[in-house]
Amino acid sequence: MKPHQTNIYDIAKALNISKSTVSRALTGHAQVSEKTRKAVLELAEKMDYERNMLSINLISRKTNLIGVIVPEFTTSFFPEVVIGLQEKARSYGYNIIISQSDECFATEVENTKIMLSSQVDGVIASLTKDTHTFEHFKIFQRKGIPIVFFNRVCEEMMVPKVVINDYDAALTAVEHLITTGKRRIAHLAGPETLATSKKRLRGYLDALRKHNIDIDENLIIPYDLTVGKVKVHVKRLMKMKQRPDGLFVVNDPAGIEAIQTIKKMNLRMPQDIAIVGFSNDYGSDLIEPGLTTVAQPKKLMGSVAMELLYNLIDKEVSEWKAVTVTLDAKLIIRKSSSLS
Amino acid sequence: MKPHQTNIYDIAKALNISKSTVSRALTGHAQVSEKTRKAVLELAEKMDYERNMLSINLISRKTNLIGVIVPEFTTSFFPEVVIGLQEKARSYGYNIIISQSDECFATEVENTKIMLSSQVDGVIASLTKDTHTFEHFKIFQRKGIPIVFFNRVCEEMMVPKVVINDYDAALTAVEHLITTGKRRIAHLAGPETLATSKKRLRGYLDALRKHNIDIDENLIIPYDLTVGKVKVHVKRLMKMKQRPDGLFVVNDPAGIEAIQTIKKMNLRMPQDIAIVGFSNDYGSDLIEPGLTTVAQPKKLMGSVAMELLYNLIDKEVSEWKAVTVTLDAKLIIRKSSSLS
DNA sequence: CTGTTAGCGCTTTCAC
DNA sequence: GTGAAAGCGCTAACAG
Repeated sequence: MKPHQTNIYDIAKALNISKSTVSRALTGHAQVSEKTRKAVLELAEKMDYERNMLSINLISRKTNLIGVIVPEFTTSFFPEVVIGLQEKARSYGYNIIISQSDECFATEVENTKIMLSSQVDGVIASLTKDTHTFEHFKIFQRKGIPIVFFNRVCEEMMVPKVVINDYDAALTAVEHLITTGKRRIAHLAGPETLATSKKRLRGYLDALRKHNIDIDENLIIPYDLTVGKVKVHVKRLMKMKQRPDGLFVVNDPAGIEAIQTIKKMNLRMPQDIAIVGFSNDYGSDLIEPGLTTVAQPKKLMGSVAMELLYNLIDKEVSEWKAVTVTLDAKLIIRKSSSLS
Repeated sequence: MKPHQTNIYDIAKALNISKSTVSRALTGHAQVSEKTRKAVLELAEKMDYERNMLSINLISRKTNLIGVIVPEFTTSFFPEVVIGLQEKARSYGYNIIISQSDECFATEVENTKIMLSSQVDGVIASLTKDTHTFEHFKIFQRKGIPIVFFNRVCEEMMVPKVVINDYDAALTAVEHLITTGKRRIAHLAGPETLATSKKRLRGYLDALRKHNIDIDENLIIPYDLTVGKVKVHVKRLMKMKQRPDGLFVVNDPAGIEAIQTIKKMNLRMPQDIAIVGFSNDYGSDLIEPGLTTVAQPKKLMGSVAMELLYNLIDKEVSEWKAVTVTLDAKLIIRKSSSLS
């Protein structure tokens, strides 16, 4: 039970002045006598006075709070984006309130409700793999609360987005495998609900087509991002009569798991099978062989998202523009795909 | 610029009733006619009405918000603790607002101010390595806002804390090295500002004493947690005339870096030098050789901290008890210290 | 330079 | 069962 917290009225009483004057002194208003100001400031300090932002926000209809909704916190991707996000937010004078949805749609919906009732001034979000409807996000638009998506974006909403060039990066990654002589290239494909997954799949397909390699549906494995299942998928792949000689995996945690599985099977990388992951997560350069992967500018992604959001706050809804910023990802070649 | 948000008065006007009635209908008060309630609920839905928690919190002097202050987000330790924290908080009906101090004292102080003015109902914190005064935390106590520390705790404050048995774990870790025949064991020691570092150092020293091994001050290297500096420290150690045959490192990121450095020097682990880290971070089992380390129950640490905090909220300050919960850490032996 | 008044959106007596 | 009024802590006209 919080005891009574000092408020401006307490200070006013003690000093025998009105609370307006106290308020003015505290907020640094010009027209306050030096004497009064000093007295107020001193007493405030002594009484541990701290402004109650609830009332101020209530008046100003502004909280300087940005809601951040991420699907998970277990890979290094989202924490790193958050670092960039928070840094930029701080520079704008905004604080962030983070919630992670644990890849669960219902939790995501609940989190948006909380953001809404907390009166956030804006929202930055990345979808869970299960998100299939977007009513809970559209409500922000209707209420004139700006929203920006990053990485896992909502395709059907006209709002600013920050993504990386998943398609190009995937195409480059698979071409890299082809260049090293691989011809039977498998793909662990992410959930179809995620645009990133779909784009990476398209990049994979187009790389094969471009090099006149037949597409074998059996080599495209749907993977729901549950790391534990990678082992089974990889083993099955490697036990095919015509086993693949290359494997493009939708993200790094899975890539790392794949490497471990293949090592246990006593197959050589990249000779027997070459692996390419996606995201350059922490760990991809620790494992042996190092995982060839696609590096994403994570912190930058966060700060760009915050920038886009900032440009919408305080603007009329009619002026909002739905830009999509595409950041460049870069292939990092390591031993899992290349001997040299 | 947020446009007008629907409030209870809008609903009242539209229905030609008073806002008190709307409030009662919305909050599920008993004495409202079924007819009115239904009308209110329906209109609220249609008008995208969302309760403004600012005003409610202002009245109730309660926000259901827990402030979480962590020093960093770059290792996997804190994000994992946060997962446990948030899970438990949610089960209690609390939301969390996270801020990371980036290992910077000034940022930490600033963050506490934000928590204070955001009227959080409680605080869960872990100190930066630079935190040397605690006035910014003591103010919460004075204001009757409960605070719980975890991992990097404030020794001089009488508040609940969640720690792991750093001393025992360190002692066990170093004894493990001794058992495998190592006698010149070096230690990369964390900042003295952190109790965890000090306890791990004491564990290291006592393990040596216990086994009658002379303590060589030259083998105790002060390390400020800047990963980039590990390489230099390790190289210097390994170039001593009498080089160490064991190395106990204060945390895993440094342990991983040490392994990489030693590999580049073409020395064998554990034969030439055995390494033990601390924390079982992501990556410690990916690197080769795997890093022997001390596993901490991270998620549990978060949920216990939240539990302790919850037990203080709504209690009179006089009833607060300053328990310290010590969780058990466990040595995980991998190839960096053991051949078998 | 300072006090008075109204009001942010909501809940909660107290009447009727 | 419903309305009127007060008030949470603060700021911002408007007077004086």
